[in-house]
Amino acid sequence: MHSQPSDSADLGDLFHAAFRGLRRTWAEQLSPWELTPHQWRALMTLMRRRAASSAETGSASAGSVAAGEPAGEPTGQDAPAPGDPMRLKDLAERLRIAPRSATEVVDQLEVKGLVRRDPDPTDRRATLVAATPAGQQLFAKVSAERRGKSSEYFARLSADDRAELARILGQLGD
Amino acid sequence: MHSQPSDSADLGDLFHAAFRGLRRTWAEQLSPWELTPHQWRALMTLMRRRAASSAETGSASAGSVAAGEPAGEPTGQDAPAPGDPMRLKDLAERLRIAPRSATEVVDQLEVKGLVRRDPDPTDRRATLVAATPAGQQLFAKVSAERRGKSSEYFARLSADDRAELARILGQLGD
DNA sequence: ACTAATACAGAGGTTACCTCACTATGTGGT
DNA sequence: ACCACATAGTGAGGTAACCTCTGTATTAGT
Repeated sequence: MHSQPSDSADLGDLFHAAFRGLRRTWAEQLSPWELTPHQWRALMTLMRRRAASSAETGSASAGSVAAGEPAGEPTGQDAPAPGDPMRLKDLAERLRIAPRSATEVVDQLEVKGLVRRDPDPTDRRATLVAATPAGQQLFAKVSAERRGKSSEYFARLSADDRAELARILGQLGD
Repeated sequence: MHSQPSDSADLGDLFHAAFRGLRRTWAEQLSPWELTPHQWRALMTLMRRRAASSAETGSASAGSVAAGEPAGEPTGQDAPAPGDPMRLKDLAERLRIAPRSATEVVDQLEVKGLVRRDPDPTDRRATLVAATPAGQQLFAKVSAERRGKSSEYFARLSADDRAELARILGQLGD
C-alpha cells in the first residue's frame, strides 16, 4: 500500500520460500522415476532442443507423446530436432551451468542409460550427448504424467498470474 | 540481433534462472563481509524479530517458578523487539529449515562472533540466540550499504512489477 | 513416578553447483 | 611446416545449503 522501500528483504524471502517449494514439489514428483530435478532438467533440455528460433513449451504437445519412437537414429539432418545430439558445452550453456557441471549430470544420466555420449565426427575434442530410446521414453512418460496430473506447483496460480510471473521473471532473467 | 531472453523456458526454468541470479547477486554483495546469503538471512531474521507472536511454548505463564533466579536482571520484557533473543527452534521455523540446519548456521555466526547462545532460563533444554553488538553493527552496516547501492537485483524491475511479484510469490508461498 | 514429548547437537549424507589443472585436439599466423 | 594459442571435456577437490537418524538432557502429562 504505502511506499515499499524495504522491499527486497521481503521479496527475497518470498522468492526463497517459493523456490524451495518448487524444488521440493519437483523432487517429489520425480522420485518415482529416481530422477533429481537437475537430471530432469537436463533430459528435458536435450529433448527440447531446437534452433535459435522461438520455441514455446506448448509446442511440445504437438509431438506424439505416447509413441515410443524407437531408436532415434539421427540421419544427419540439418535442422536440429528434438532428441538430436547436443554438445556438452551447449547443454551447459542451456542449463546455465559450468561445463564441468554438465559433465556431471550427463554422467548420471548415462549411468541410468538415459543418454549416450558419442564423439563428434566433425570435432574430435567434442562429445555429443543424445537421449537414448530409454531416455526418450522416460521423457515422454514423465511429461505425460505431469501434464495429466496438473500438479504443477504453479497450478495454484491463475493463468493470468502465471503469465505475469513469466513476464517478470523474464526481465530478471540472468 | 534479436535479443531473445525468453528462450524456450517454462515457468520452472525461468524461476530457476532467476533464483540463481538472485543468489549469485547476494553472494557477491555479501562477500566483502564474508557472509553467505544463508548467514545473512539468519542474522536478519534475528534482528527483525518482532511481534508476529508465534504463540509457542505456552508462554510459560504457569506461575510455578523456582525462585532460584537471581533477580535484578531486566530480562523480563514482554514485547519482542528487534535484537531480542530467539529460540533456535523458532529461528528454524522462521527460516523454514529443519532445526538441525538452524544449529548449523548459528554455529557459523557464533564463530564469527555475530551471535551468542545463552541458555533459556525458563527451559533448560532450550537455547536462546541473540545478535551480539558486533552482529548488530554488521547488520546495520550491511543494511545501509545495500540500501545505498541500489544494486538490488530486483531494482531492474519497476515498482509495480515488484509488487506484482510479491503478490504472486505470496500465493505460492509454501 | 514413569512415560512421552521436546530442544538441541553429533554423525554422516545429498544435491547442485564451483574452480583449477590437465589432455587432446583444432585454428591461425608466420 | 611449425608454433602459439584457444577450445572441449574431465579428474580432483571444494563449498553452500540443506537433510535424516540418533543420542542426551530436560520438561510435561497422567
